[in-house]
Amino acid sequence: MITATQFLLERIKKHVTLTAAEEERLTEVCLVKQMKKKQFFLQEGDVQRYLVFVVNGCLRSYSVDENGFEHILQFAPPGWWISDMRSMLEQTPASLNIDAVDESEIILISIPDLERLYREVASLDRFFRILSERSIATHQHRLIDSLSLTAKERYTSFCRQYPSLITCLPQKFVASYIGITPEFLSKMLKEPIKK
Amino acid sequence: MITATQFLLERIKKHVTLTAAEEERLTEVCLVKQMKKKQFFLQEGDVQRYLVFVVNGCLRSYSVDENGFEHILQFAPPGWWISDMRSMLEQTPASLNIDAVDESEIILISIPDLERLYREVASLDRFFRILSERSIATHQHRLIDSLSLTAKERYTSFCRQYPSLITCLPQKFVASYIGITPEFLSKMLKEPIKK
DNA sequence: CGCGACGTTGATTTGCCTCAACGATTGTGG
DNA sequence: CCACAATCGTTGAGGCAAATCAACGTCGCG
Repeated sequence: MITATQFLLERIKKHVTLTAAEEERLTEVCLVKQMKKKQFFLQEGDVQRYLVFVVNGCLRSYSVDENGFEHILQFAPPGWWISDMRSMLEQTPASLNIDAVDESEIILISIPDLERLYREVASLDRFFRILSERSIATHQHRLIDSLSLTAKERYTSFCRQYPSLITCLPQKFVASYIGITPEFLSKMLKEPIKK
Repeated sequence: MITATQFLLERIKKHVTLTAAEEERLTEVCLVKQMKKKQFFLQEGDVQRYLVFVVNGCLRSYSVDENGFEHILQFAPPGWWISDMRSMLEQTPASLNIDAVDESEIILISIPDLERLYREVASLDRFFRILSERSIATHQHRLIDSLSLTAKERYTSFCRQYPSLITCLPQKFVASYIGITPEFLSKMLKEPIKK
């Protein structure tokens, strides 16, 4: 049984090395928080004042369009980070919402703490560089998918990329993520399997 | 009249500080290259062995689907970086193509040089962290746009974000970037201006 | 000049959406 | 523990945004 913060440290130490003192500094600024299903972490218009790491459960980020429809940008299962990056970097009102898909446990690091940490622990610059670069690679592929694939292909691609998520997400969340209506996804799934 | 490398250094020093020795190290590994219009920097299947910074002109990255249609992921005017991030990070065959939209001047840094630099110049971890985080913010908004906006709205959004590009790009490139056919963009632009 | 790339226009098709109705499941308060 | 409401997935009829396909004019360039 490991603690939330230990889980976070393990994740970081997969990519960079930390001294005991650095681990200590990091641990000090971590806030562990329990989230109930559907509980908001961030609402459109708020400023994102904390960086979020998911320990257990699952969060999602999404925007709501002028007609009230949700469009899911990201799911964050355990080990993932999630944010409205623009709001976090510029400390401006968010255009995204972030809430818990399931009961979840998360770690928060406040932005001022994070900035202090960057000064004290150089490895963190490196860690978040690596993390961000990987995130860009993921975003690039998602964008290419959305430009070049049909709805059915995007569904297949989603299942391939996130096999563990399909089982635990309501179907309408998947529809929202791949950019179609729940009705259309339902119809797609009824169809005979074609090569 | 400043050199290509000076332009790059200026860009970096907007976000981090560099010692004279560090500037020198960086300058040493920079390769300046001229690109003719339509010349490839990277083709699908190749491995991206250099990081690219655009000094003059404009590059683009795009994928080609099974029907031979191009889907443009990014334009890179002066001051921008461009890459197939997955290919660059994992040194695996690229799924994207990168070529010059116009005659261009670019700076290359080989991946082994870059990794050496990260060890020698800690500020570069920080610089590319900041750069990558901003890139994520941009990608997030692009994705939200593609999920929630109509073709017309995506066009408007593109014009707002890249006013300088609309004038110098062929219309079909813009269509490809926003995810519609050239024919449909042409029809959209003929329409009477509506509220 | 003549060829190829680009933008335009029209006719037709289609992938996906909209709206509405309905059953099954969940969860919630009495 | 049941009753009711809310949420979710399903199904069908009809509609629309955008794609497809084809033809044509224009321009820049070798």
